[in-house]
Amino acid sequence: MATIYEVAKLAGVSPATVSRFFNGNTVSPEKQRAVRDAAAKLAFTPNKTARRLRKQSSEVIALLIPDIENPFFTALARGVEDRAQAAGFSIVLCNTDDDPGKELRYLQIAASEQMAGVILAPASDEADLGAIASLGSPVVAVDRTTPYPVDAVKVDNRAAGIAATTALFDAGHRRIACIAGPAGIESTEDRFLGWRQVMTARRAAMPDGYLQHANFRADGGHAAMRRLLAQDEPPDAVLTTNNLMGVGALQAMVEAGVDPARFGLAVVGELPFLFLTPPAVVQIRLPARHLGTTAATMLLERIGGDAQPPRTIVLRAERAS
Amino acid sequence: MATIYEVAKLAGVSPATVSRFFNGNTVSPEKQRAVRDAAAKLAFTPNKTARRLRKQSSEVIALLIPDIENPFFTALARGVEDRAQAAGFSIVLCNTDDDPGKELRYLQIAASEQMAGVILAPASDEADLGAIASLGSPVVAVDRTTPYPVDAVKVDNRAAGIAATTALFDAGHRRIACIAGPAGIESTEDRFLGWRQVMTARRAAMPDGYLQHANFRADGGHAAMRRLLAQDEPPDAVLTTNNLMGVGALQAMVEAGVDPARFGLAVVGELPFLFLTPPAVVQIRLPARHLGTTAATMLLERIGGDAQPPRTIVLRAERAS
DNA sequence: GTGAAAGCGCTAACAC
DNA sequence: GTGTTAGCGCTTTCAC
Repeated sequence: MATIYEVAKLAGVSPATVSRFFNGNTVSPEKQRAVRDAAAKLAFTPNKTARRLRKQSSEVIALLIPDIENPFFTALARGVEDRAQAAGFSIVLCNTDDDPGKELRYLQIAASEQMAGVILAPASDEADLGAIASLGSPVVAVDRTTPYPVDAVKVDNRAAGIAATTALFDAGHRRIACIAGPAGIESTEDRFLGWRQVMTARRAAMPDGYLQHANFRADGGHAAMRRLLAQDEPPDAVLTTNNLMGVGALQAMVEAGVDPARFGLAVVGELPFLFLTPPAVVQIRLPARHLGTTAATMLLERIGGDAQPPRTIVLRAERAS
Repeated sequence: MATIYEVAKLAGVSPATVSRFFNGNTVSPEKQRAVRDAAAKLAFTPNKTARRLRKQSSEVIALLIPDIENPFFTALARGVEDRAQAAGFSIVLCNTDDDPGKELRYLQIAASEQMAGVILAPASDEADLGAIASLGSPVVAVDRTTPYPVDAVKVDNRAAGIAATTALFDAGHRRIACIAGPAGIESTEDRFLGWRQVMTARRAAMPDGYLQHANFRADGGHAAMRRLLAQDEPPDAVLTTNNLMGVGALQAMVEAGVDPARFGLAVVGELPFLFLTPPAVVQIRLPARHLGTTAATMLLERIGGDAQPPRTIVLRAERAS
């Protein structure tokens, strides 16, 4: 790896001029040519590590998501990537597994690597965003908000829960159960609250067993659905507060010989790759990619020096089917 | 961000001692305590950028995959991550979109960021792996091999293609079409060759139209399937050389009112999340995660100094259903 | 076992 | 417009 000094010597200029050239600063045309030629001859690439050490910042954004195998988050990541790429930033994807420990470690890495900023779908409220924010690195929370005063982009989750539940009511169902995510995670908690709100307003029965907590993945939804079907008075419809739990629930229904067209199923999110989804399944489409582009845009503004008070942007979900 | 000097001053030792402490070198017990206390008081985290500049290497591995939204590659990424994490390495995920330009850019970034190594699912043969390899960064190709002499991990793709095609024959089909990926991509090309080998051996008819090239995603498989069904003498079964094209093909079949249980479908890979998959669909399971762990293991060995000639490891696929 | 000091490759005053 | 120079924070000889 050639250095700026070797290029300078070959071009007959000072290292500073080489640096200026590569940073787009004013350099006389002749020297420009000399530097360009010398750099090409030596296959010179500026050393980002040195530059970062010197400038105390980089053009890399860390994106922390809880599950890289969930299409919702990969779509979100695509959104972030598109936007960041266009602005000349690279993104580093970190998989937190919804584990506060992993999340914390990645946050520390982001700080000690002088990343330009962090976009985080928080695994918990424990993440000490204050620490990294006070270091000067902007942070944007996405999908879920945090107690810290940082920018956030989220979906109107309660409205999504309401829309999903209402659709089941409109289809004639009354004994509607809810498979919710782990307690304490804002996004799905709000969707669950939407369910409860509709159920209460319509004076529908909500036996204890009709609320099932499950992990966020298909196996969680599957197990929860089995528990529901095994009850003395099983529900006649179910709402899952995320996509993957919906996949699991549907699988459990099919296994149990329950017809998805008669037994109601509503999902907040989209059943991934499920082109065979019975048309009766209600899906509330979440703007995953848009969440990502919006978060990236906000972060880039902050990186650019924007210092207004933290904002929270709320995107709307829409009925997909 | 506190520095090593501040810690040293507070602890009453030299910066070198602080450095030694954090690198696990021998430091007397008293000084150990002094340093630990001082570091804690100042919330000191070693600056990785400075360390990297000095050591000319880092504990970060770049993983370049063509499509972050394809479950095959995310599973592979999980495998890499698990293995790398256990060894104390972080991984940086880069989405090449099967675009040689993007791939090249990421490769350059990996070099100029002094990453410890690169695991790459090559988008094309154009990637100049020689350049980065000659820089001393080890490279492992995964899923697809390259013309460069680097380590590689792949699947026995031809065997997978043979197994899939044979299964369709055994189910009684004879007019078997093939939806292959873009020409020039080794992995799916070999699967296609497996198909042709079986078809030839069994003296089955292979009209030109029975080989369809498509992009790697569901929309590609969907369009190809429509073309097949529109033919004068349509096939009675089809093989897709990857998972997502299988999803698209299945969708097209359902839309056209073709019963997947009668019309044969075989997929090299797994139909993601498709619990409703008709049992008649043949799936050849690919060891995606294992591909990742194996690649990571090889890379870590290289990083550790292993200098044996490049190896290629071939993993077996297995019939899943 | 410990400290002093050089230097990794770059950028940004500062002087000209 | 251009060169000189100091230093970003760390690791690592080299003495002691």
